[in-house]
Amino acid sequence: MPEAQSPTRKRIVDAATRLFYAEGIGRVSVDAVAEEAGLTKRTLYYHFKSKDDLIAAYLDGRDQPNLKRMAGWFDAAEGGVDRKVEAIFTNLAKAAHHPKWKGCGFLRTAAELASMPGHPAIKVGSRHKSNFETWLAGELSDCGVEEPQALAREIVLLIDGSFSIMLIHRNPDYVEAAGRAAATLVRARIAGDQV
Amino acid sequence: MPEAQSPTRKRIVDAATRLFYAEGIGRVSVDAVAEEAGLTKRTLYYHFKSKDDLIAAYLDGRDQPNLKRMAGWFDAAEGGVDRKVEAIFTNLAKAAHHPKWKGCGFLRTAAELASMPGHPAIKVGSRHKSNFETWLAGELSDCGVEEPQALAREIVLLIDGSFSIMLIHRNPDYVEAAGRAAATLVRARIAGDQV
DNA sequence: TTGTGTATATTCACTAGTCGGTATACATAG
DNA sequence: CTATGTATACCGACTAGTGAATATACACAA
Repeated sequence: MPEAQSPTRKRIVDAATRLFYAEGIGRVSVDAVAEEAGLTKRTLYYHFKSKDDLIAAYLDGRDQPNLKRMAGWFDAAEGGVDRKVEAIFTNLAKAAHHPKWKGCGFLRTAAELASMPGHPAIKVGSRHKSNFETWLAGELSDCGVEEPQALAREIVLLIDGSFSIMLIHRNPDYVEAAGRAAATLVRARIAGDQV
Repeated sequence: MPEAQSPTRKRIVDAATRLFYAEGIGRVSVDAVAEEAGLTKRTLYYHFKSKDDLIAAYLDGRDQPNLKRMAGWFDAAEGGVDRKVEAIFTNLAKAAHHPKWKGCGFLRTAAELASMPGHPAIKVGSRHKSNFETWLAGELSDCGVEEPQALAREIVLLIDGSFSIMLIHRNPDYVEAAGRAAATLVRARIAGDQV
């Protein structure tokens, strides 16, 4: 029974994170993860009962960092709530320029596992996306926006649309366009227009 | 040199389409495609020079059918252009209920190939998504919408966001929400509001 | 202090099977 | 007799996962 907080386990998850995000879960072997972590495959299987479990652990480790990153962008932005929402997209577009950027690990993993809807990693991804949506709705509510839940959901759709389209076109203009659309939707809820 | 219109080739692409869409390109072997097509792997490699080529052919074969399907939904919808746009989403939500529905093959393939941005299949996907965006912009323009290109792009983002989120949450409510957001964006361009 | 038992943690070597791709041969049709 | 298409059989590399042995650390008894 391995410890849940073992430093070895952390090394394995870190190695898996680097490789799975860079190459995709299907293109990375358990052998490759073990080598990247600097230990043998047998040790890896001592800490994780299967590759599927390792994949879930990889995503679980990305939940809070990703959330904090988005929240940081939102908090740091100047101006009204529409500008704060737009800031998420402009920062996303900036991040997408990095050569190591490969989209959203949660969405890519869900795409790879589309034929296994009950996979533990997809449940982790679902929880992460819900966490983000809930956090955003809370922020929007604090800013006095009407129907914050509905608006948060629409913004989430634009963010995840940006992630997906970027993998096809590799053109950050789409992320900027999504940011403008999001700002439009925010203003529609501030003005109290027709929904 | 195999013929481009060979019925054998078509049988192979049809088999690949069924398997690649159902399981994902990485989880389907060339052997499996050959068996599904009812011929040997050697014959498959007579018609396609590599698995990568076969993947590109699979997506290429989906370009026009997918386009026509979306256009059919748009054309058949009653009401103003906002209702026609929303109809794409409501039909999408309906389609997503089918047990064989596994999201957008183009996006899922791009996600699987995120580490190979120049892959021929991604180019095919990029062209398909551009074709759709161009068609939609034309329809919006015909309906007298302002800035049809910008609006088409925003709607594309919501559609692809719906595809992606559905693979995580398996909840069609997100598609309906995207449809309402799209209709809001359309009306903002009809009224001539702030962009 | 020394010896022994036990749980945790790690390694080497291996299995049984799959992967994309190919060498060779054999049809059949122009 | 050449071009097109198909089949059998095979290749070396890689796949997820495992069996058996062992290293390490700490508890407790003599």
